[in-house]
Amino acid sequence: MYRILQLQVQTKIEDLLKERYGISLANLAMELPPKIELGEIALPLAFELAKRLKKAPRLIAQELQPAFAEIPGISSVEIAGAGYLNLKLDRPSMVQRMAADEHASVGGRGFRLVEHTSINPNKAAHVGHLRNAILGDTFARMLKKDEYKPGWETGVQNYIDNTGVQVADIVVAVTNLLGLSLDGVRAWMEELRRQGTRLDYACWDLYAQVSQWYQADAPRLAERRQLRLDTLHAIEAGGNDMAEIADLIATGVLRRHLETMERLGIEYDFLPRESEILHLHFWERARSLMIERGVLYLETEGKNKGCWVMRRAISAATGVELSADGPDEDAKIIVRSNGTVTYVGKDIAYHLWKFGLLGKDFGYAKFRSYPSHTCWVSTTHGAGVGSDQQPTSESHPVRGFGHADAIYNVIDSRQDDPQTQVKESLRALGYTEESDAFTHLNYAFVGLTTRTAQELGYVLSEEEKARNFIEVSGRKGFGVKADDLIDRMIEAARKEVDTRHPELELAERDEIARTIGVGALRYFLLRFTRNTVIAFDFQEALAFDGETGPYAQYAAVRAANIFRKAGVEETDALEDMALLDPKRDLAPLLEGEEGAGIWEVWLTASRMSLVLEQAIAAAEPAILARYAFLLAQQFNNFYPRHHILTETHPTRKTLLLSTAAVARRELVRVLGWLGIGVPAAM
RNA sequence: GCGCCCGUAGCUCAGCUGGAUAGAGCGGCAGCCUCCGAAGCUGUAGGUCAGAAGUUCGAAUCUUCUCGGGCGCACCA
Repeated sequence: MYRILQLQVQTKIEDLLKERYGISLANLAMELPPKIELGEIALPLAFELAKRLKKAPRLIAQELQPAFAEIPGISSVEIAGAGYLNLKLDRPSMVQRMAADEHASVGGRGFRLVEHTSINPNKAAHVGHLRNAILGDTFARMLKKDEYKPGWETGVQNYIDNTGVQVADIVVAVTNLLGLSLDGVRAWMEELRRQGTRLDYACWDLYAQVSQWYQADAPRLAERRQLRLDTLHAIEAGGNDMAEIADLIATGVLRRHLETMERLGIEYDFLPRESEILHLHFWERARSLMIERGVLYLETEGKNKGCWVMRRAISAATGVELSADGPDEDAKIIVRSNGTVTYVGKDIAYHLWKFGLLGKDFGYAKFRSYPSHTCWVSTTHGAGVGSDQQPTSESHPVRGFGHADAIYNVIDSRQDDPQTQVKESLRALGYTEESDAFTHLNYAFVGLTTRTAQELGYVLSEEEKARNFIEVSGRKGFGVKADDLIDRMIEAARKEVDTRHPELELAERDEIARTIGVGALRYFLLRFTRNTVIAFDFQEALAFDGETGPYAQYAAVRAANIFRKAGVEETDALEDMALLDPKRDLAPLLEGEEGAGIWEVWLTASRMSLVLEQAIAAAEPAILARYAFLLAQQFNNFYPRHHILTETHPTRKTLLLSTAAVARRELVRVLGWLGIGVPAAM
C-alpha cells in the first residue's frame, strides 16, 4: 500500500519538475522520516534541485509544497529542517485500504531459474551448505508467483557434480580402504540401511579417512594420487564398475541431502547432473560455438602453449591493452594441452543450456515426489528434446527449464572469479541480454566460533585461537553436520514446548517444536546480509529470544490467540473496518500519542510490498528477514498497551482487532516467504 | 604481485541509490505477570562509524592513501 502512494508521489514529482522547471531527475529519493510525527514520506528533493536551480532548498520546497496536497491519500505537506518536504498520509484512508489488502504489484515477466544447494554427493551436508540452501530457497519463495507477483514463473534446480574428484575420493575409500567390489558396495549400503546408519554420515568419515590415507605413506603418495586420478577418469568415462559404484553412492548421498533439506521445507524441481553434461557432449557444442565466434582460441606461444584459452573478463572489461607481440599470459585456460576441459568450460556449456542457447537438452526422469510436485533428474535417455519440440509435462519438468529469462546462481563468493568468467563468456559470445540476466547470488562462507569448534572436540592451535572463526574442513571431517544441527534446534525447542505446554498431545508438541526449531535455524542464517562471514555458534543459534525466528513466530501466535479467545475471524475484523466512518470514527483514534502507536503498526504492515521489492532487487533475503522482525516488534509493542478483549468502545475495539489482524496477516505472509511456519501454540 | 570483500556500542550485526539527534539484538543495570501467554514489555548506561586527506550545502555511506583482517588468482578437479 505504501508503495502505491510512493509511485503516485513519484509521478507527481516527475510531472511537476518537467512542467515547472523543465528538468527530470534520474532517481528520486524517498525516505521514511526518522520519527513518525514528521510524516511518512520524506523528500530530500529540494536539496537535489538546489544545485541545478541555484536557489535555496527551503525556497524550492515552498514552491513545491502545495502540489502534493492534491494527491489522494496525502493529508498534508510540511517543510522541515533545511528543506525536507515531509508528506503526511491520510491515516484513516490508508488504514481502510490496508484492511482491504491493497498492495502494489511487484510482478514481472519470464521464467526465473534459481540454482542452489549443489552439494558434492560424497558426504553429509554441513552448516555452510545450509546457508546456501536456505538463502536460495528463500529467494525462490520470494520470486514465486502469487497475487502480489503476477506473471513470474520460477524453477529451482540443484546442480549435482556426481563425477568430480570428491566422488572419486569416496570410491577410492570404499574400494581400497574397505576393499569392496561393486556387489560389496551394494551389500555395504544395504547393511548401513539395516543398521539405520545414514549413508552420508558414513561417507563423511570415509572421506576424512581417505584424505588422510593419501598422505599417510609418503613413498606411496604418487601411486595413491594416480589411483585417485584413474578412478576419476573411469567415472567420467562411464560404463564400468567404478562408475557404477560412484553412481550408487552419489545417488544415495543425494537422496539423503534431499531428505535433510526437506526437513527445512526446501524442495527442488530439477537436478541436472554433471554426468549427463559429459555424456550428452554439452561441451563439444559450446566449444565449436566459442571457436566460431572467436571467443576461444588456441594459444601457440608462451606458458599456455597448446591450450585453448579465453581472454579474462577483467582484462576485457577494463579494456586492458594487450601487448601486440607477446601472448596473453593472463588468459583463462579452458582446454588443457592434453585436451581435457576445465570446470569453467563445462560451466559455460551448462549456462548456454540454461538460457536455451546450446541447442541441446537433457533427458528427464522423475526422481522424487513432493506432496505438490515432482523433482526431476537429468538422464541421457530420451535426451535431445530440442528447442523446436514442445516438451510435455510428462517428459519434462517445466517449459522454462533450459529456456530461462533470468538465472540466479546461489554460490559461495569464493567462486566469484569463475562465475564472472562464465557470465562474461556469454557476453563475448554476443549474448549480452543473457549475460545481464545472469546473477551470481554470492555469499560469504560459514565458519565456526572458536568456542563451538572446541565444543566439537577440535584442538585449536595458538594461531587459530586468536581468530574469530575457524573454517570447516570436509577433508578433516571437521564441521557441524546439517542434520545434527537441525536435531539440536528441534530438541531445544522441544524442551521449551514441554515445560510450557505439558497438556498437549505428544504429536502436537513434536510438530510445534519442529516448526520452532526450523524457524529459528532459518532466521539465524537469514538475518546476516550475504557478504557477512558467519561465525557459527551453537549458543547464538539456539537462542530463542530477541532477534530470532521464534520471536516473530511468537508475535503471530499471540495475535492468533486474541481471535481464538474473542471468537472472531481475522478476515471479519478487517472487513468491519470498511463500515467505519473515516472522519468520525477512525481519525480520532489514530491521532495523538496512543493513536500514533496504533498507526505505526499499520504503516509498517503497509510497507510489505515495498520491502519485498527491495529485497528482490538487491537479491538480499536478509532485508525481508529483518522486516519480519520489525513487524513482530511493532506488534509486540502494541500488544501490551491495548487490552483488546476487554475493550468496551465498539469502534475502538474494531480498530484494535483489525490492527492485530493486519499485523498477523503480513507477518504470516512474510514468514512464509522466509520458509518459517507459525505454530498453533508456543 | 593483481583482483574482490570487510573494519560501526563490551559481543553479534543493520544502516537503501550521500541527508534530520548513527540503530537493533545479546550482554549489563533498574523495573513489569489478580486483565488477550513474560519465547514478552518498559526504562537506563554504552559509539572519535579503523586512521588520514579529498569531493559536497551535507559523508558511516562517494574518491584516494595508510593500517588491520578475510577470500580468490594453478594446464588439481
